[in-house]
Formats: sequence, C-alpha cells, structure tokens
Amino acid sequence: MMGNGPIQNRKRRATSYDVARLAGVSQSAVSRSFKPGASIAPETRDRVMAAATRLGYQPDAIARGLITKRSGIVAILISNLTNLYYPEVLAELSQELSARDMRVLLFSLANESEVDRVLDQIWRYRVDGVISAARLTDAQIRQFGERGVPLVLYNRAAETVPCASVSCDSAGGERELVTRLLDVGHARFAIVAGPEDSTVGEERVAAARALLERAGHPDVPLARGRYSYESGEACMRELLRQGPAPDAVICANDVMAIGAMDAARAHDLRVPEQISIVGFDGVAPARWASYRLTTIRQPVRRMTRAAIAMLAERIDNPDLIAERRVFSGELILGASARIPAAQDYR
Amino acid sequence: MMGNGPIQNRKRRATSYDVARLAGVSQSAVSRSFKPGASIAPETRDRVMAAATRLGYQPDAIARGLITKRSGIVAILISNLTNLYYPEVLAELSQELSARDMRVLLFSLANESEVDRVLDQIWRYRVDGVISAARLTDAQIRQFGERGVPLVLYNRAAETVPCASVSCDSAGGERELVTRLLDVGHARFAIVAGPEDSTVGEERVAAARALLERAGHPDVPLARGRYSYESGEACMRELLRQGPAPDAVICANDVMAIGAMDAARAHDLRVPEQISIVGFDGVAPARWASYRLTTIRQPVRRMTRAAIAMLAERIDNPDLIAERRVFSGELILGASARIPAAQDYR
DNA sequence: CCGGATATTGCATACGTAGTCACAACTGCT
DNA sequence: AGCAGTTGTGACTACGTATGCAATATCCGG
Repeated sequence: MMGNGPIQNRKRRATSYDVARLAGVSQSAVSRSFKPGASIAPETRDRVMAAATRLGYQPDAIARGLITKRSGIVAILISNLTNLYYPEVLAELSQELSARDMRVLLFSLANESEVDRVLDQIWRYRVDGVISAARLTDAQIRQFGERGVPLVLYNRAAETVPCASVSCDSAGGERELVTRLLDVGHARFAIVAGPEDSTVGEERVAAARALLERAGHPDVPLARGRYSYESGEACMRELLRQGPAPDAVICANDVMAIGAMDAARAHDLRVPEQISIVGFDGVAPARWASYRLTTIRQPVRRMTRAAIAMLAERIDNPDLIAERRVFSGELILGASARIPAAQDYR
Repeated sequence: MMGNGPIQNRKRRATSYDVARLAGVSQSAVSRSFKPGASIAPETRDRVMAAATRLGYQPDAIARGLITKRSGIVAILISNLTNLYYPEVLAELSQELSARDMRVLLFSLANESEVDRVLDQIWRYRVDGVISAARLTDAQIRQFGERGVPLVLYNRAAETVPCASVSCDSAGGERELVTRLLDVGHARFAIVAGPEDSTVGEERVAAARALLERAGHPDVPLARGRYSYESGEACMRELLRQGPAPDAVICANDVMAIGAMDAARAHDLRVPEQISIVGFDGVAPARWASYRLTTIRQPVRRMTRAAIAMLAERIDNPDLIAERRVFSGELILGASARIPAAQDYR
C-alpha cells in the first residue's frame, strides 16, 4: 500500500489548481468547496476536501483578499503596551476577534509621531477595520472616513469629527471616588495626573478638580506623571516635599496610584489611616494584597466586545452613523482609602 | 485656482493605473517608482510620486504579496498575554519588527487546543516567518519545515526536531539563586512550580531540585501554580499548611513569587528575615518597593532582537541550519532573600 | 415521454501589483 | 558618422483566488 497521507512539495505550496487536478474537477469547484453557502454537490465537495487535505491545501488569504476586497484583518493601534492596562485589553480584543474569524495586525506605538507611518501601513494592507487605543488627530480620523475604513476608538473620543467609540465614563467614575472621599471628611487633596496629551487622563483630572472646587477646594496641588510606577512614586514624593502631606491623593491611573502608595509608605505614612489613595482602571496588580487599591474598574470585557461589535457592524455597513458608547466603571472598594463600604449613593 | 491638494474617490481606492494615467506614464513606471533600487529616471519618479500623493495612492500590500511571495508579515504566537512577562516581550518584538519594516500578526492563545486552528490561519496568510512563545508539538514544528516557513521559538526549545530558538538559561539562573541561598545557610526549602506542561518552568524547577538534592535536600516540598498571582498566594498557603514554614521559597516566576510574598506576610512571616523568596523573569512589578524581589532577569531586549535577527536571516535564506541561542539571566539582588550582595562566585 | 425548473459545473475574467523582455533613446568613443 | 554600451520605458504576463455567465445534468409533474 502506498498510503494516502499528506503529500506536499517542500518547494511550492499547493494551489486550488493542484487540488482541482487531483480531485478531477475545475478550479472553480475547489473555490466553491471552501465557500460556505456556495452551490456545490456534497460528494464533489467531499472529493475536493479529501484532495485538499492530501496536499495540505488552504485557500490563500492574500489572493482571496485581492478579489474579495476583504483581508479578514483588523488593525489594532495601541500607544504603549507596557501600560499594564493595555495588555488586558489586547488579550480580550484578540480573543474576540479570533472568535469572529478575524486576524489582528498589531501596531504598538512608541510615540505619537509614528502614527502617520502606521496609518500608511494600514492603508497598504487593506485592513477591514481598525480599533485604536492610541491618540489620533482629527485629520487622521477624517482619513478613515475618506478611505472608507471603519474605525472604532477605544477609550478616547474624537473632538470635532464624528467617530464610533467606546469608553469608560471617566468623569462619572472620578466623581464617585471624590464624592466619597469628601463625604468622609478628607480635607487636603492632591492629584497625580497623567501626561497632558492623554485624553482620558485629563477627563479624570478635570472631573475631580471640578467637584473639589465646588466643595470648597479650589487649588488642589497637582503633579504630573507618565502613567508609570516610577512616575507615580516621583509625583508622590514631589507632593510631600512641596507642602503639608495630603490626606487624599487622586491618581489618574492604578499604576501611578501603586507607585504613590509605595512612596507614601516610604515616608512612613500609613495607608489609608493617614492618607487615602485612589486610582483608576482596575488592573490586576491593584488587587494584590500589598495594595488592595480603591479604584474604578473599567469593564474591559464589555468594552472590548462592544468595540468589536461596532466595528463588525461598520464593516458590513460602512455608512453606519457614528455612535459613542460609554460604560460606567465599577467602584472597587479596596483598602487604600477611608471610604465606607455599604452606603447608598445615587 | 482649482488647487491641487489630495483628490480621492471615496468609493474606490486609487491603483497604480490611476497614478500612471495622471502622471502620463505606464503602470510599470509607477511600480518601479516605489521600488527602491529600480531603474527609473529621477524626474519620472518625481512626477509619479506627485500624482501618487495627489491620489492618496499607496502600493497595495496584498496585491504585492501575491506576486512577490512576501507578505511583509510576521506572526507572533503567545500563549497567554495576561502573563505580565509577555506584554514586555511583545512590545519589544513589535518595535523591532516595525523598525525592520515588517508587520505583526498577533495570535494570542487562550489554550493549547487552539494552536492547530491558528497554524491554519498562518499558512493561509503566507506570513514570512513566525516567532512562537507558545508551546508547539514536534509535529507542529515539523510542519513549518515542510511548508518552508521560518520559525523561531522564544523561551522554549524543540525536543527532537531541530529548530531555531532563543531562550534564557533557566538552569543556570536557577542554580545561581539556589547556590547563594544554600551558601547563606537556608535549610528548609520549598518550591512553587509552574504547570507541568511549561517547558521553562520545569527546567527551572528541575535545576533547583537537582542542586538541592546534591546539597542534601532530597525531598523538597513543591506546590504547583499557574503562573498567576493568585496561584502563587495559594501555593504559599498550601506550603505553610502542610508543614513547618520553609525559610526559602523558590518560585518558577516572578508573579507567583509576588503572590507568595503577600501570602507569607499575611501569615506574619517577615520577608526576608524569616523567609527568603526568589522568583524568575525580572518583570516590572518585581522592582516595586513593596516587593523588591530577588530574581533572575531575562535580557528581554537582547533576546527579542536575537529572535528577530534569526528570523530575518531565515527569511532571506530558508535553508539556514537550526541554531539555539541561550542567554544568561542577570541576578537581581532585591530585598526578598537573605543573599549577600558582593561576593565572588564562579 | 416531454417541457421546464433547478442544481451543478466549467470557462473566462478580474483583482492590483512586480518583473521579464524587447525596444527606444542616449551616451561616449573611435 | 557608426557602433557598443547604458539607461529608461512600456507591453505583457503571472500570482491564486472568487465569481458572473452559460452550459450541462438532474428532477419533477403532467
């Protein structure tokens, strides 16, 4: 017996013609065999599939994309992957896209200036759609419209251009945190902000400031970090150096809050007895026993699913109107702030 | 004046023919204008480029790939992105590939059974090469050889099939840690291992055990985690429940070590005075002030660069012989173990 | 047994680019 | 002026698939 296991030529990959020849049908029949709803006799399909398996044939996605105008690829733009929040988002996006039979072309930006270079690549690869967790200018966003490439913004919204987006309600979450901090009588607030060009960061800070001002705390000291642990530490040290120790520190993200906690403890401040520290995001390390950070958790799973659902809709129907979906964050009562647990706010 | 800014048809994207017509040249000339070393007159190229800019034309990578047999895409396989170590690796790989003008097609696996599905996608997309930080069977690795797709394994090596790989010397690093722990007189060891199917994890554990055995510690208690913080905590609790508290715990990765530290502290054990805890990897949180983990840092940057260099070589020359590059880890003296700082080992 | 409806099939072509080849236009030289 | 060599150009085709269209095979009721 000669056996009929897989045969494949090491040099050239099998094409639909090779399969057609082996199965004794036309190339069209092979193509149709691989297309779900196509008009093909069951036994023909079986013969084709057997031949295909034998040759290790898979339809070439590149060639297919050329004719169908669909690459099956979604580009994901992420500013800096070391942010600790993004890997989680990326993992979810990747899972969900994979489940929908789409591939992920990943672009991680070291800095903003790379965006245009990356966009060029995106046009070249004819991606079916883009999810961007990186900052885009309005002009850049407009290009997507002009080129007919569906775009969904993740955790940022376009300012003047209408564009689909999902985000977490920064202002609402921040207000919830600050309200509670105020209610328990915190008096000396301080803020650890993100970089000025971070949309969500500024939203969070603005919301906190507005509420504090209304409550009689006009000039809250503020230090700016770059979302990293080290910068959180540095900000806290700076705040401690500049004046009397605050008794409540509002940080623009969890990782900086963690850095701030460590810095506060290094200054022999007990958290939360002497100083309350709150963050934003709800990343995994915030739950670690050494921190147990009080924070707002972004509903990452729901947000990523929403983003992909919106993108898929727009791939099927490119002229769909822009829509913004904003999810509420969930207050996580950790042990890093003196916030009473069970109480009724509305 | 009508202006000569970008003109683009919202419906159809411009092709090289459109550009050719506008520039008054042939399609070939357009193609050559975009190919670096091609034979084209400078002024022709300028005319073409002007027309291209005007139409917003970019060569279509899909169509180009069909003819050149190069997609410019490298697939990256990663088992679980939530591992905290991988995002760093991914970020580095992504940066470096982008610098070499290659795109990243990301596949993140929720579980091993997905590998075959993912490989199918890889064949379909004609990726130029693959870097895998996920576990592959020998049969799967062999397929790469048969199909002529260059493959570089990251932090794992094939068992019976020759295959290019880069990794960090697990055994060597682990031996360095254990040697030092022994030298200072630690006596009651325990191990927090990774899952049994983790190659590097088992290497680390085996190396530690072998050395301990030779030093007169034959049956070191062992608990198995899944590389997560929670599992590290759970393992430590289990070890503490099972017998007398160990005075040195060797963990298969940093995140579990961190969990173990928190669990030990929850049991009122002082780290490192009463119990030394060491990890492996050198992830960012290991450096946080609450942990300051003593660990072996993997030279991620050098490893990723090496992986990409090896891959690039093999894309240019597919018949290149297999090679394994093993990098030594660097001992990071944190504050989680009673290990003397300056001392001469060889 | 016939007409028409339906299910399959193959042929031919399009997708957008790169590259081969032949040829035209120059160049520098004798 | 004539010739070999160089440079630039356009016509044409291949890449591997999907699909419209026409042709064929099959089926059904009358």
